[in-house]
Amino acid sequence: MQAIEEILREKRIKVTPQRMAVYAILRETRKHPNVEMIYQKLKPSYPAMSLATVYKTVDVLNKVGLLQELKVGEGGLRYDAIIKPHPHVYCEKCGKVDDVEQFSIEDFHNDSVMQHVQKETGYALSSVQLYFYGKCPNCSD
Amino acid sequence: MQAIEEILREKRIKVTPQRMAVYAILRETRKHPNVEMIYQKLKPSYPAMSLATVYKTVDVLNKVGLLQELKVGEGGLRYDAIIKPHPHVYCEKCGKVDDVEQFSIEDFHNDSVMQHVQKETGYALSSVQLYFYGKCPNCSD
DNA sequence: ATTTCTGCAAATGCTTTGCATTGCA
DNA sequence: TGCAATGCAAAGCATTTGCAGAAAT
Repeated sequence: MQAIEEILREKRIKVTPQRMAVYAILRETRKHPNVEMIYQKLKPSYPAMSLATVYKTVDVLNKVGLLQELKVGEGGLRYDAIIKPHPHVYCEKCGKVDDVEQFSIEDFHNDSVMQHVQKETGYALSSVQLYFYGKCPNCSD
Repeated sequence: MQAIEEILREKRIKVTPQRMAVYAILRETRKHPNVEMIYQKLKPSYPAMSLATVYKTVDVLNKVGLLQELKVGEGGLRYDAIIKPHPHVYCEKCGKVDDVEQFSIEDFHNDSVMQHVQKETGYALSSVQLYFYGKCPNCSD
């Protein structure tokens, strides 16, 4: 796997401590944080970092393909450094977002379903997102 | 099928012209409009209707189960009066949202997948959303 | 007659923007 | 050194809220 620095340099995007820090956080967690959560986690080690920079950074990393945006839950987009397509579950009570690992969305991303949908709709498809909604174990009483 | 009036009355929610109008628009279209689009479509016949009322109305109708919210695209949530679970395609260029009718998300909503995910994650699941992203026929050149 | 809803305007809150300064390359 | 990125504060917008008047039950 290619190092993040190389990927950025290839695209003529500067490697900064802030960008590395945001990416590092997303690599370490499975919590799918939103911008605010990333910002809070960054604060202790980067007291000067601004929220605007986090917004700009996730945007850059997303466009470069180093992470994916999840349109799930309240409180803005959630971010995931695992870019391989996979389903997510959202807890409607506590707001937690978890991965669904067992069955891969590759089952959709593959020929059968994608081509099927592509043929039906006429769309040139590029990606899929599968979201499950419910209550997590802690919130189900 | 139960009339919308009955459903609202059952829940002690008042039947108003505004609510009927918003619901009627969503029944007539397959465009999955957002609040602003609904508002614009309503304006000619209801010049006094306020945007805030549209926001409140879709919220009520959604909670009562008369429509579903789609978290797709820019420009806020999109609304669909067809509440049977089915996948959607989003055009990343023009913002259009279409239904995917051929294969039903029922394929997921059914025992096999839902129970599978439920067992894996421990979540008590209530719904699913499947979104495809790409370019619509008009935007694919 | 009550109670809820509507419409307006103000308030909120998330996200973006502009720009001077800083810091990669 | 030159160009891009950061940080701050201000601006922008979509959404929500509060409340007086209107409408539904």
